[in-house]
This record gives sequence, structure tokens and C-alpha cells, in this order.
Amino acid sequence: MHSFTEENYLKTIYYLASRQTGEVSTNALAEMTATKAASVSDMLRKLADKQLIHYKKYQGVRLTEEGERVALQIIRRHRLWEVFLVEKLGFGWDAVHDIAEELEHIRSEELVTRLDTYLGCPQFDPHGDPIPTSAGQMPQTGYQKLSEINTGQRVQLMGVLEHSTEFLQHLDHLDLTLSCSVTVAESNAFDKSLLVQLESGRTVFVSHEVAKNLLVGESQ
Amino acid sequence: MHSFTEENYLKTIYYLASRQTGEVSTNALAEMTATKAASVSDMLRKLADKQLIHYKKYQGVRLTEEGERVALQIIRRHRLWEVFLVEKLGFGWDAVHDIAEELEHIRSEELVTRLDTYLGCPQFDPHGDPIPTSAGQMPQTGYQKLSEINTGQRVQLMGVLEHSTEFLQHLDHLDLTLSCSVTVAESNAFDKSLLVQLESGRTVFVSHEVAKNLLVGESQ
DNA sequence: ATAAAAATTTAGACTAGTCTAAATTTTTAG
DNA sequence: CTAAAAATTTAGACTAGTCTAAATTTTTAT
Ligand SMILES: [Mn+2]
Ligand SMILES: [Mn+2]
Ligand SMILES: [Mn+2]
Ligand SMILES: [Mn+2]
Repeated sequence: MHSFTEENYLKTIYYLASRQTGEVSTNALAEMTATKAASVSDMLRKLADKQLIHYKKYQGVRLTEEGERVALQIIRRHRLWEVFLVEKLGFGWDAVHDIAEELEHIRSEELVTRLDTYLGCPQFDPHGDPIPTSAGQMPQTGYQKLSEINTGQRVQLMGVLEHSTEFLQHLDHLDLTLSCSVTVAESNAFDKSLLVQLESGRTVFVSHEVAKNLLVGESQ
Repeated sequence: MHSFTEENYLKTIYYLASRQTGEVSTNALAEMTATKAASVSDMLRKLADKQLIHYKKYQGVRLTEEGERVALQIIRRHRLWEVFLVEKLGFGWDAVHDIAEELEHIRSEELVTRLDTYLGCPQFDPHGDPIPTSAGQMPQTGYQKLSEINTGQRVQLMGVLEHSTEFLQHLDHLDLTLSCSVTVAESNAFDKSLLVQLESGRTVFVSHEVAKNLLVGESQ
């Protein structure tokens, strides 16, 4: 099948493509995978040979249908394992990503099927990210960033765009957990920071940097 | 830390050493790892450089204390994952070995600790193999081979020495499951085959080849 | 429109792990 | 004790994935 490395490139291409329009650049991939552009170029040629990406030299890449299928399968595994680690083993949501990065490469269709069933076919991972279906579809969510919410509106915290341990621990510190309801009490015009009221009545200060990385949906 | 490949060599050295006296030979390792003797020689030099094995050229190898510690850790992970796959995900005991071969290399101390707790700190894997302790001790079991049991004796099936899918499915077919009690009804002097009586009263024919690979303990 | 800057690819080299073929050491048999 | 056989190691080569430095292409700015 495909090597760990190939799987990781495909996943990264999918991720970068989902956050922009047009082709994904060599440099963006190099930064994301913590390698050099020269190494990325080599790998892109290989992935193109295997028909996993569309690639014209100097023009960036995008996934083929087959490439996207593989990418979504890896993302599905990653997110299912994250659910397992949090729901069954009791890990914190800030501690599971790196372990899932390894578990996602275990090669067994049967394992994924059984794991999914065992977990009750979850729709979202511990960070609110939707879990691709076994048929290879990425469920769409209509969430907005907290930074785009008007003052006075009440919304529910549905996901995060940043997955670093530091960021997630900061949210824990602020008592901002997934699915909690919050009201935007004040918006500071100068630095775009927010004052946000929790259900408990307590208000917390949320910087623009943080608000940009929080996904929210209609309350209730 | 150590690469997958290094971990697999250490595990294999441990396995071969446990089934013989004296040093493990290059050829034995080559056969077991399905590589060539030349490749094994290269790797042995590397493992010796890392102080994981005692190695004198042409004289075979044995694990150092550190090498054994690493080997036991991998075996512990392998067996805990096998318990998970059978007990939690509902896999058959004949289907878990290959998946565990991959899962055993996931690098997280915390993961193993939590998995162990989650599984209720099991002492044995689905094949009756003892699970090394977190302190790095391999529990000793005083089992005998079914092929060494005298006619008329009643014993309990405690483990298997052969882990192939084919062998395990054959046992399923014979209704020989772990912890079932059996009585040796007849022993055939010519081919050493046995007639064995199950608790149900039914008798099954067990070839010497099969009996050699079944571990039994005192009944009850 | 062109020159400088930025992005990308190519060239050549390195490591881990593997192989075949050849050389060396140990073991076995006579 | 010696010669053949068996086991093991060494030599040289290959692949996947990576790197640095150099070459090439594209983009940007005057
Ligand atoms: Mn993750
Ligand atoms: Mn996640
Ligand atoms: Mn096994
Ligand atoms: Mn086992």
C-alpha cells in the first residue's frame, strides 16, 4: 500500500487545500511537514507517478480522487483513535494528537470498522472535527469563528482550529470546553479581544488570536 | 529511541533465546525475521554498538539487561493490544497477531499504562501468554505440553506455542478453547496422536503436532 | 519590460535497512 | 589433524527519504 510518509503528505495536502483555494505550494508543504522544499519536490514526483496528486512542475498540487480517498481514510482513523483515547482511556483532549498521528497508520480495514462500532460511530472527534464517513465523505459543518460573532449573541462552542497542547490547555484554563454556551458580552475595537460570559455567569477575556481559532454554532 | 526494526530484532532475539540455551545464531535470526544472514550481521553490529546485545563475531548474541528491558516492553505492549482487540473489539484470537505487530511499536508510555488499566491489568493475552509486568518482569508459568501428559489425566488448556491463524482456527474447529478442561483418553504409540475428551463428553482426535503446541496446567 | 527576488526543481550526497556475491571463520567428518 | 561443509561477515550495490548547494522558473517591482 502506501508508506507512512506518503500518507502524511496526502493528509497534509488535504489539510492545506481545505484552508485555501487553488493548488497547494511546495513551500507550504515543506513548512507543514518540517522538511525542505527539495524533499517535498522529490515526494511530489513520486505521488504524481502513483496518480495520487495532480502535479505540474512549479504550479503546485492538488489531490486526485484517489489521493483524496486515501487522505480522508487517514483522517478518519486519526479522529476515531482520538475519540478512543479520550472517551475510553481518559486522556485529556490536549494529549491525544501525537499518539493518534502514529495510530492512524495502522493498516487494517477491519480494525477501523470495529473501532468505529465500539465507539458508537461518533460524528466528531474530541476537538469538534467531523469524522469522515466510511464511504469517504467529509461531513460539512456550518460553524463560524468566535471572532466573527456580534456582541450580545449567544453561541455554542463546537470546535477548535488550532490543536496544539498549549492552546487546548489555555482553553481548559479559561473553562471553555466543547459544547458549552457562551455570550459575547463585549468586543474591544482596538485589539479585537472579547469579553465572553459563560453559563456560570463568569466572564472571561478572550484574545482575538484565541477567538479566531474557536468554532461556534447556533446556541441549543 | 529505537526504530521499529531494532525493536523487532530485540523481540526476536528474546523469543529465540527463550526457546534454547546459549547464544542466538545469525541464521536463526535471519530465518525468523525473513531476511538474509548478511542483513542480520549488519544489524547485530548496530545493536551491539547501542549496548543492546552482547556480540562477539561468529559467536552469536544474547540480550544485555537493557536489551531485555526493551524486548519485554515491546512484548508487553503486543500482548496488551491483543487483549484489547479480542476483549473490547471482538476480534477472534486468530486475527489479532498481525495488527498487534504494528500496535506494539506506538511510542507512548502513558498509552500503555492507561491501556493496561482500561483492560483491568490482565495477566495473560488471548493465547495464554503471560503479560510482562510494567516493571519489566516476565511472569513464569509452570505449564506442560499436552503431548507430555499421561493417559487418563485431566488437565486445563492454558496456552498455545504456535500462533498462526491456521493453527488457532484448527483449535476452534476442534472446540478446544483456552481454559477448557480435557482428559487424555487414549494415546497412540505409533504416531503419538491423542484422543481427548472434552467436558461435553465429546472426544476429539489431536495429532502429536497439535499436542506439542498446546500448553496445559493442573485441572481446576 | 526587465532585473531582482522568491519559489521550485535538480544534482549530488547521506542514512537505515536490505540484497547478492565473495571472503573469512568455525564446525564437522574422515 | 586436515579438508570439506556450514555459518558468518564483509564488500558493494540498491531504495526510500532526507539534506545542502546550485540551477531554473515564476513572480514582483521598478
Ligand atoms: Mn489530531
Ligand atoms: Mn482532532
Ligand atoms: Mn501475537
Ligand atoms: Mn499472543
